[in-house]
This record gives sequence, structure tokens and C-alpha cells, in this order.
Amino acid sequence: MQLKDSANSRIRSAHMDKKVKVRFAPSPTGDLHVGNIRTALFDWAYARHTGGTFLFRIEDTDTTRVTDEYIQAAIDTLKWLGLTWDEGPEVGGDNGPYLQSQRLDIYATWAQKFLDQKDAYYCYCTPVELEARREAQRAANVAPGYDGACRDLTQEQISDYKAQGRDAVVRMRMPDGSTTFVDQIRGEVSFDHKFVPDFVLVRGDGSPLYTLAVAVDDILMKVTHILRGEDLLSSTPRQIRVYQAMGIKLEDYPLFAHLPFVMGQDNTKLSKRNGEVSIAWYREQGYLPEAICNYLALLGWSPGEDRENVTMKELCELFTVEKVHSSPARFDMKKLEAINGDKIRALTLDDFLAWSLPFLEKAGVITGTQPEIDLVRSALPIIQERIVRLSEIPQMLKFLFVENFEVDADCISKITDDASKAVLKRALKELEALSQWNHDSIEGALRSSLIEELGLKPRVAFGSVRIATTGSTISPPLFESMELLGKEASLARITAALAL
RNA sequence: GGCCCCGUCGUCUAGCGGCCUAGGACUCUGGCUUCUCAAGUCAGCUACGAGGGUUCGAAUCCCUUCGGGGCUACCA
Repeated sequence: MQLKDSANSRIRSAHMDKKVKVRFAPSPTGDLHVGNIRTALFDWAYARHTGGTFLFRIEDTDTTRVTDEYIQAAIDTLKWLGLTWDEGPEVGGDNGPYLQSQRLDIYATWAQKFLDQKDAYYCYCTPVELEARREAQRAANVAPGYDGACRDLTQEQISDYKAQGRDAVVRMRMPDGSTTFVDQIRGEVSFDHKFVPDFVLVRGDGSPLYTLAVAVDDILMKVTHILRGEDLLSSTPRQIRVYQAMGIKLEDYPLFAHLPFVMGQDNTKLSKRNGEVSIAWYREQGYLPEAICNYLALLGWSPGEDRENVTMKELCELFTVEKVHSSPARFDMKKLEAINGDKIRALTLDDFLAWSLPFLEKAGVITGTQPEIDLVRSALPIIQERIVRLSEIPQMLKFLFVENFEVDADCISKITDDASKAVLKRALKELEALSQWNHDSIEGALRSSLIEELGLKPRVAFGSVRIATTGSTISPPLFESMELLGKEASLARITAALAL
């Protein structure tokens, strides 16, 4: 099967008249991770860029590893990220069902057809036998793979195996020759069939494998572009083999584009060992969907023109497969944080409030009453440029809500010396006299008394007041914080500090 | 081992034969600003894996080599 440039251009031109349909087809054997999401994002962006269809399909043919919880989690994660699909679970479509476990009869029909056509055959080798032969191949330094033992079984041999009660798998016959296809990112890629052994389509128990289901579904669901991880690159010849057996015309083959990996810090495939990979974790940590998508989009792709910050809308406008490159990228948490900080700063007050409340409630800082929400709302502007993750909000605003206020243990010694006591005493006196309580009046009073009259350095003078009122050396701007805290509480805290 | 993919600052990238004494961003370092922390701003550090070609000219094209990764399942 040669699928060289001329064929590629035939497929491409055939596709020009067709509406683009891109699919994201994860196998939910765990929470969706960073790599899955980058793939989903590119799939989605390309579909949106071309005005095509984004199809979401669940590949749950491995029933021992896929669970309903993971399937639901995958659906939720995509929704949370805003990667909405046009065909798939929950929304339906003309090519469903979209769970492979609900399409078993379809795969069985095709497998039978391949058997009838002699494209596939029953293989009675047991896993133990296969493993032993592979071991021997390795020892003999021969490419391991199925040796074709059951390719041309006689009736006798078959009855013999059946009599032994052996299960048979359905195996695809790989003809001699090679498969060449044009990857839209990597260019022409070629595999000699010597290194693509006959592969299993249907298990001994009659259930289909990925190799069968993925190819059948992409064709039946009329997928035009397959953008997926590069780990699937070497399985492409098998997929193309199934298209052939299905009798699909060359121009109806989907176009392949294998995306580069997202690697961990230690330059191995991202896993739990070398960083947080579950999107659920990022959600809990207070990363915004738009920040995650923006950052992930930069892994293997670039908007160009020295630009990095893009909205989801801009991503859709700018994204093309041609600009994706072929080399793997390393995941960098620091940069994600920087982008998350940018996105948080760009939030409107209403949006920021909406994102903040769940974190404050979960941390037990507020219960959700209207007065609390009002206070949060007025406090958010002074912390907006000080956080990179939403999960930092409770810590920053806690001082406004705690009932039994206490100064951080490691800060107490910094305000118990004589000099600090003098500062606090004077501050208390000045503040008590204030008739107006806002950050201007507070600042005016403290500046004229502590800085001008006592001649103290601002950082020294305000530092003591900061610790006394907010409990820490690090806080939002002091005068605004005191305004939000209120006169009564501010004075009470300074008084309490003097008693330490 | 075999097959396949990949190789520009520490990291993500721009670059697609002359605009490159290689640009941007993150990180790091130093300065400014400053009530702390941030934010903002200025500056600095640091890269075309190596070796051969092709060419008047190469980060850009070719070859070799080295390095990294993936696959090699009745996983996907």
C-alpha cells in the first residue's frame, strides 16, 4: 500500500470539499491528564478553526481498565475546560452511539466480513505459547512479533484445536510490502510490514480491540482528521490495513497528524512520578480553564508574532495543524503559574468573585452569607494582582473573617519589643481619634504621626501595624486592609497586640 | 536488539538560504518603584548537540554520528 505525496494530495483535495470532522477519543483508564487534554484542545481548536465538527468518543473496549467513574470524569473535565463537542456522549449525533462498548455488534459484523474475505483468520495460539515464542525471537535477535503460525491452518488442525477447547482470536493478515502515509505534521512516514506483524482484532472472548474499533469508528463516524498522540504513530499502518479490508476508497481515509508528547521535568513521558498530571488536581489548585488551555496550547504550537497570551477565541482563529511541530515539549509548572496569574488579573470583578467563593467556602473562611460575599467583593481588588492560584485566596483574606484572631506564631516576637510597642501605642492613639475610616484617612494619620513626627522608616512603622492587624508580615496593602477590617476590629487587634 | 519519531537559551518557542553579532516568554540575577508581598518597569545571564558536505552565503538543504523518546500486548 503506497500512500505517497500524490495520494496524500488526492486525500487532501478530497477533504477540501468535505466538512472537517475531528475526534477526541480517549480511553478513560484514569483521570484525563495533561497530555490527553492538550490533544483534546488541539482537536477542538482545529474543529472550531475550520468551522467543522468536534466529535467526542469513548474508547472503552478495555473493560478491565475503563470504569464508569473515569468516563464521567472525562466528560466533566472537557465541559469544565469549555471544550464542547458537537457529537458524542450526552449530546448525541447521527453516528452514535459514542461509547464503543455500545457498538459491539458493529465490530463483530466487520470482523466476520474480514474473516469471510480472508483478510483475517482465526488464531488458536495461547498467550503462554505466544510469549514463549516471543522470548525465543528476542533470544535469537529477531524482531519479535506474531510468526503467522495460524495463518493457513488446515481443517484438521482447526478441529484439533477446537477439540482441545482453545479459544480463538481473530487476527488480521498483514500482506507483504509496506505502508506509507503522509503525516500532516511529520511528512511521509513508512513502515515495512516485516515490522508490522499480524495483529489481533478480536479477543478470545469475542470482544473487540482498539485496533479494530478505532478504525471502524473513524470511518463510520466520517472522521476526516485524526490528531492524536505520537505514541499511536506506529499503530497507523494497522489502522490503514483495516480501512483497506473495509473497502474504503483512498480519498475517504482520514488524514493523520501525530502530536508531539508532553514530557515531564525529567524528560520522560509525563506521569504521576514527575509532576501532577491529573486535570482534577489543577482545578482544585485554582487554575483557570483558560490558563490551562492557553499554556497547553503553547506546548507544540505557537501563535507566532512573539505572542503567547491568547483567549480561547483567538486560539480557535489562529490554530492550524501545519503550525504544530514535531518535537516534544516539557511541561513547566512555573510558566503555567505565570499565565494563570495573568488570566486571574484579567478577570472582571464579577467573574473573579464567582471563581473565588467556592475556594473560600471550601476552606471554611466564609459560609456564604450575603454580608460575607459583599466583603469578599470589596476585598478582591486588592489581592487580584497578588495571587497566581485561586487556592491562595483563603489565606490572603482569612484575616478579615476569623473570629478568634491571632498573630502568626513566628511574627509575635517582631512586635513585642519596646520600639514596636511604642509604634503601636502611638498608632492606636491616632486611629482612635479618626472620625472618617477609610484608607486615605488611615494613611494620613499614620504617616503624619509615625513617619513624620516619630521619624520612623515606613517599612518599620507600617510593618508593626501590619502584623498587629493582619497577623502576618505579608498582607494586602495595609491601609486598604484596615479599612475593610473596620475601625473597631482594627483597634481591638492593636490593643490585643500591645498586651502580647 | 529491531522499527519509527525527534534535536534553537535551564524551559516553551520565533526562525522555513542572506533581515540572525539568533527575537519573544517563563525561570534566575541585579536595578528602579514601593507600607510588606505582589504587580509594573529596566538591564543582565544563557542556545542553533557534534562532524562532514551543498552554496558566494546555512540555525535553515543533504549525509553521518551522538543524544532523547515512542512502539515492539488477546493496553490504548
